[in-house]
Amino acid sequence: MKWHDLNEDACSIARTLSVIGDRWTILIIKECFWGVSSFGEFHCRLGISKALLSQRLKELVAVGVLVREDTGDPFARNAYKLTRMGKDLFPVIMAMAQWGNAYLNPQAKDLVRYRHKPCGELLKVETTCKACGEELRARDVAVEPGEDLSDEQREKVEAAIASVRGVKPAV
Amino acid sequence: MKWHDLNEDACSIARTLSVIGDRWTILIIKECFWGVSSFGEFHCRLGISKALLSQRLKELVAVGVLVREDTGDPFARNAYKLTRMGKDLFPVIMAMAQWGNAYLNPQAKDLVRYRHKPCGELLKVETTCKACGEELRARDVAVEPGEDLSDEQREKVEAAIASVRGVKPAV
DNA sequence: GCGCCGTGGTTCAAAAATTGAACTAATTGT
DNA sequence: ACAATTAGTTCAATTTTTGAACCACGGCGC
Repeated sequence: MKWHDLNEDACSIARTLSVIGDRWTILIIKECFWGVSSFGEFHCRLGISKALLSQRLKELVAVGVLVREDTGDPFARNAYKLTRMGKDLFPVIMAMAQWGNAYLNPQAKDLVRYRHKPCGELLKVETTCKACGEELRARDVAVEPGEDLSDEQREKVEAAIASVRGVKPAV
Repeated sequence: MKWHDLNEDACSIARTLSVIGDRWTILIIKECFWGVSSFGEFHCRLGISKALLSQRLKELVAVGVLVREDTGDPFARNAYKLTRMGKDLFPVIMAMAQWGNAYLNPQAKDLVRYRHKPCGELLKVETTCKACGEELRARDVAVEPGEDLSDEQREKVEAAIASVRGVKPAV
């Protein structure tokens, strides 16, 4: 399968990964959240090659996650800024941060901590259902086809949902 | 930079990506959540090459996201199942699903929908601060060094947090 | 026992992605 | 004019990924 075919996949997770699913993109976007915006800063903070950084920034601008602004400043000529679309990736990134701190913390203590400024507490991220407010658990979520699908679409989606061999929920 | 150096990065997001940051891993884990567990099913549902699938599954087992169980069933000999560590990636995955449905939906209608079974509503994922319950926004989160760091660690973390040129919050 | 089929891989050459160093372009300060 | 700085581009070398072919093992019919 070619990678960019994923953006036509029935699964919105696969479509998301067609945009942010490579090894560097999330790291670039993370730096944007901490305020980095210039080509040189991305390059030296991440250690990504310039060729690939250039390509990734172009892709992110093309898809609408970033915009490139020409500042007057000669020491930071261009600024790549998050759009609304880009900012809405924050939950994805903080969910990753939470998981990394919980499971990949070799020192058993946080090197970096996140503080929630409005309440002043160290941040613990919780993912909930907006309708009922309950914490989200995998076993509580059912996947179903959307409405008004063409026969072809519905077939594709059904195939994506139900596994061949009568799969049972994993969780 | 070598990719797996990221697992020693000060940033927990980078460490997370050292485990799940390649093009296929999240897709494999997503299939696990929908109940897929056998090598053959992963292979045909994702279209990933067998060589890489084999390698990824091994890595995920090694790091503790999956366990490999030997079932008796001759038609699905091995079962790769999510551990607690793996199940805790659910918020990451659903945050991606939410974003993909919001921004990468070419038909302007959902092909796949998620329903929250306890309340019966279509799922809208919300990411909140566990302490105060407020919805999480990037501008409300401050990054700071952890406690009891060695000088070396603190230096590394400070460097990771503050950009050289007096960066201002992006959001 | 012996061959056949299915699952779950491994191997390996070809193709694609990524790196890293060198080079270019534009702009500013001296 | 010239050096310095940002923001790239180019291209050969390296690494990763693919895809097809092949192998190993267990169960089943015979």
